[in-house]
Amino acid sequence: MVRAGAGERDAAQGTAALLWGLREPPSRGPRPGLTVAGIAGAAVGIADTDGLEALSMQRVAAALGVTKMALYRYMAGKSDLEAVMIELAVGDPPDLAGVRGGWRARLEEFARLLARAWQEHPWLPGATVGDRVMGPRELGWVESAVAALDGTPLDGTERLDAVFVLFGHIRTTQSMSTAGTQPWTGDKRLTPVMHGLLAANGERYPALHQVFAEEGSLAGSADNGREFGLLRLLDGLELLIERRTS
Amino acid sequence: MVRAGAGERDAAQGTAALLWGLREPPSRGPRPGLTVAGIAGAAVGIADTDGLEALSMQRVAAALGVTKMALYRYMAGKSDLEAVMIELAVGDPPDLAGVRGGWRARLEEFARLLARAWQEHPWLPGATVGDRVMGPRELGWVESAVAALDGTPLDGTERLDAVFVLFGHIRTTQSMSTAGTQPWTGDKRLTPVMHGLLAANGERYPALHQVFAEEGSLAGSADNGREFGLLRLLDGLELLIERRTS
DNA sequence: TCAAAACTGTGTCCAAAGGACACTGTGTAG
DNA sequence: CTACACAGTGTCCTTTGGACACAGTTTTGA
Repeated sequence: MVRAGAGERDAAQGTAALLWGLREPPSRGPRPGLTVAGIAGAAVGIADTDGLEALSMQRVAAALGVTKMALYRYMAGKSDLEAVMIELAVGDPPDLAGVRGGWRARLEEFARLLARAWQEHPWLPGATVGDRVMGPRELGWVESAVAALDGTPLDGTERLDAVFVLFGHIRTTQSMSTAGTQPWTGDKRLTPVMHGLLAANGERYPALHQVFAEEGSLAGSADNGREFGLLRLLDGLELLIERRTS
Repeated sequence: MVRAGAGERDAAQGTAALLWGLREPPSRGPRPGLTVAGIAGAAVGIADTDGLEALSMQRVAAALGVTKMALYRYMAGKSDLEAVMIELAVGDPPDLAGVRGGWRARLEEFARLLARAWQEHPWLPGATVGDRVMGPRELGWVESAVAALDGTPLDGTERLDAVFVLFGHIRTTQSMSTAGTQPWTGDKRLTPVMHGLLAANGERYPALHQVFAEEGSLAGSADNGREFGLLRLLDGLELLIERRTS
């Protein structure tokens, strides 16, 4: 459970210092053989290959030719490791200033860029949830999306809400189409097991049964509705903005 | 990592049998002292109180006054436990046949009911992601949402996409407002740590800085944009349906 | 009636996980 | 040149999910 105690606060401060480069380098002692970025890189490589749940201090240390405990000289624990991994993996935030076509074109471009960035790291959508300290680059992505709404009649709350909803939408559809497959839609569409269950209980789920009978158990788009939902969301935003303008 | 091997398939079959009540009761041997439902209930209680990450076989067994290994007589492992927990916690799917006002009113009601059901089990949004075998009740929720779109000119793919996007939206906004707090919005709005970082780097994030300055660092709605996003989504769907109709 | 078979719950054991802590070696500051 | 600060290693502990053998219990078939 995520509590908000004093210990959590201190841990967050440490993570923030790590992510934002606020730690002064040591003057005395042996040369560090590793760097935080190097550790993060090795960890990202493991997560990209074998998934986030295959990530352990041991494996990262082994990949770097070092003992597990050596990593604790660079970060306080595994949550810090995940934080620097995210910060490394998200990449540089996009500059949408050159995108022509107003807020809608900017936001659409943003969504596609975000999806593409996350596609290279299938574990990323699942890792960027919950209580977290964001690094400068990840915050840059948020800034980029909020800035895309410059010039619209939306107030601050609405802009943040819109951006948050957009993030959530990309995250959800992305995490489904890569790492885990959604049980009732997705790349493989319906899981064989679920398909059998639905076929055996068709009368109990008439609407679903009809939908899947309609297209030979291949219903649901390949991208888990990412494009569909994105267009609906932007349409809805456009409607609000138009109402607000007139 | 989620693989789709033969072992996974068998495991899914076992989970399906567990969830759909397809196991024949044993004839010989001692009376079982527990039930799957009872185990699930104890586990749900623990997760509700201390969160899903505090859940372990040991704790569930202890809550039932039994050894950890006894649970393995009723389910194959922890993933099975989570499956029956979900099936228990989602509750009975709603019947929206009595809702007047067409698809939009039905879907809106559905979204609120889903949010309310998930609110009672903060771990639920985070648990219902990824590759999974759904139980009869959880599938009933999907059926309910798909059926809400009966009568619209949307085809099967679009209906599934719409429902999936809606599920994702509720899940995302819900998981943020309960268990983990979003770092840049949410109930407590900006985390103190993030707030300090943003204040110290305002020139680097002008759009965000302006948004938070606008309302005294209390930007972002209390429900993480759930209502906002829901209305935008429904507006977008309505637009599509209107275009399709005319 | 009685033994074999099937089943429940317990106790023991294991590997892997995150992390604490003491220790050895190394480099710089006074 | 000495003392301190730091890097990396090795050892230890707790908790986790799970395998497996065992003892006790109930039903089935001979």
